[in-house]
Amino acid sequence: MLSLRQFQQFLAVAEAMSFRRAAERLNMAQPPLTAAIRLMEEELGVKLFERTNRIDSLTVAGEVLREEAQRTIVQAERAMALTRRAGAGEIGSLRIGFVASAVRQLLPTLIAAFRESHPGVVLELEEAPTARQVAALLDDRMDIGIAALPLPPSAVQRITVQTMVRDRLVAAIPARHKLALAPDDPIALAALANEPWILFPPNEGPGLHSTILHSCAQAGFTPRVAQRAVQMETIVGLVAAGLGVALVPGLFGEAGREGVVFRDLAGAGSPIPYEVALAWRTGNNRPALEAFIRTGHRASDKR
Amino acid sequence: MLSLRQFQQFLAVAEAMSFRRAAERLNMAQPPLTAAIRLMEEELGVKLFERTNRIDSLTVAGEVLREEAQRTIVQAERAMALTRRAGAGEIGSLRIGFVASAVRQLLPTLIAAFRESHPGVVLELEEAPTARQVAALLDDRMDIGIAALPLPPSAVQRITVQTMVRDRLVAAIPARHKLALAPDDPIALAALANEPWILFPPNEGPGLHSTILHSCAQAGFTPRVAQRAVQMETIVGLVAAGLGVALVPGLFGEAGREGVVFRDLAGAGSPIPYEVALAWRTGNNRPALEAFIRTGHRASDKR
DNA sequence: TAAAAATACTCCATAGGTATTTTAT
DNA sequence: ATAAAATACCTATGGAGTATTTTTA
Repeated sequence: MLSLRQFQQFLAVAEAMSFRRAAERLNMAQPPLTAAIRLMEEELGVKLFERTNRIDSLTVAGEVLREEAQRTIVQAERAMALTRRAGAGEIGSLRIGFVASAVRQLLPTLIAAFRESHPGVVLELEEAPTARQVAALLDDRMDIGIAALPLPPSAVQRITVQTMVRDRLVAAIPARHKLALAPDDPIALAALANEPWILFPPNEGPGLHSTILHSCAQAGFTPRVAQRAVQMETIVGLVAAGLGVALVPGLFGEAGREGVVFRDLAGAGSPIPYEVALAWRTGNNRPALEAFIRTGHRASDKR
Repeated sequence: MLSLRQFQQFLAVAEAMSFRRAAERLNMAQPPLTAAIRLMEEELGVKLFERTNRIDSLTVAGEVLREEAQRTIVQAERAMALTRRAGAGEIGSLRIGFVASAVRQLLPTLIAAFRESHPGVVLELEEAPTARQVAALLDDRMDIGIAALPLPPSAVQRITVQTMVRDRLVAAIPARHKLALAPDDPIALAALANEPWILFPPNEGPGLHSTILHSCAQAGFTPRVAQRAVQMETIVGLVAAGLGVALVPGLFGEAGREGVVFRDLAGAGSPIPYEVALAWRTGNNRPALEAFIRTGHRASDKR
């Protein structure tokens, strides 16, 4: 098999139509270039140049090789360039999971920043609660999650996290409810003890779920769950409809919502932190993943 | 610059997923092979394999290189083979891609006409769906495609087309299905609304795929895709097996097929055109290509 | 006769080999 | 305990250099 070097040498000679000038361009001496071409002609069993004293012209076979050698070099360079870019995370794909509460602010910010620096990476986005993200990360059906902390203890060893948003939970109360009268004052968690609660099922966010129960216990009660719902939007909607009270991330409260009053928590069991973090399988070193994490770093430094 | 030998060595390792076995296949010892791969990784600045004690898997960059290295080797071998042939009196070559639906009629007609006028040109034929043809045309791995229109908008600027066949899609229905009772009458597209569909993946023929979805929307429904398949033959086979209905080019219907009934489409959203065209990279002026296009012109004038 | 290519040799860089150690299963 | 990859060291092929001759415009 000919070598890429030989292809390049041949192209240089065919270009310059002179061994001497081609050798100059290749930064080598003329005799070994002559020898290299002679070797090519022997290996191919074909004359490439019509020569007299100097090069007269390309043979027909030479014309063909000129075209094909050029393509070969281009393809080899493409192979190297694409491999390097893949290694730098510039091309490829990334499967991203995210909790609903990230959809307004964090997710678009991250996506925009990442697209800017890595336009060649295809992003596959999927909304999923924390528990499903963890499962997907562990069996490599997802590269990175935007999840609510804390993660379930069983996952902590195998998942690495990087906190992006530190928020706290606030009480969501129907606007017509008596507890909604002083919307700007904090409310004691214990004041919600006898209200019907709207809560997500434990398996949808095990860590946060047990954090909430724990805080309520500190405030001296166990919440009475009147209704279960998964999506934050749904939960707030149910609060607006007057079905009960709920705890939601503070960012949700800031957005405001017809029919719902949001009050900060105070007293025993408060504050209840709500953190959203990037999460990935420990040891997963896909280049595009690492680039995304770096983007996350920069984004969280900036704020 | 990497050498072809290194590309081959990498491919052998990626194939065998073992340095030892790859070394055997390459007729060399394992340590120098390990060294050669390490050198590649250094030169590219990229990890190609995830290793433990043995090779664990290809990295993302490794996957990319596997594809591109293969293409590089193929192109290098082509270069040598074509040069040898040219030396032996062959004139030129043409790399032709074609969609499956061209295989019965259009392709043989074109080939025969072209061979008659250009017996010395070596034709390399490869069946490929439209999307792959476009990609191959753009990176000069193919000279001419016989593809299904429309091309994806991203390609329209850089690919020139010349329509050869204007056909329309017909419904393919399992022979035992109740909709197969009146095989000679047209059927409303809307009648297929509740059937399971067999469709090719969007990325295999983006233009035609979106045309189909658009027509279904006009007929007032979104097809429920029960099964994805790429080749037309496969799709018709699945229809024969009763897995669902499909739309196929009318020419396929004329050929007939055990277990399948073909019915023309009528009503809203119909007819759905199916055009097959020659396609080549705009500005590619290889002599053999231009000759082939002229042959195509004559063939389409004649009909 | 003057240029460019070909021939004759010398050298060394590196691809590949052998022997051995390390490591993960 | 075993088998595979990594490390260390050695060898030699062949790609490239220098000096020189041959060739024909």
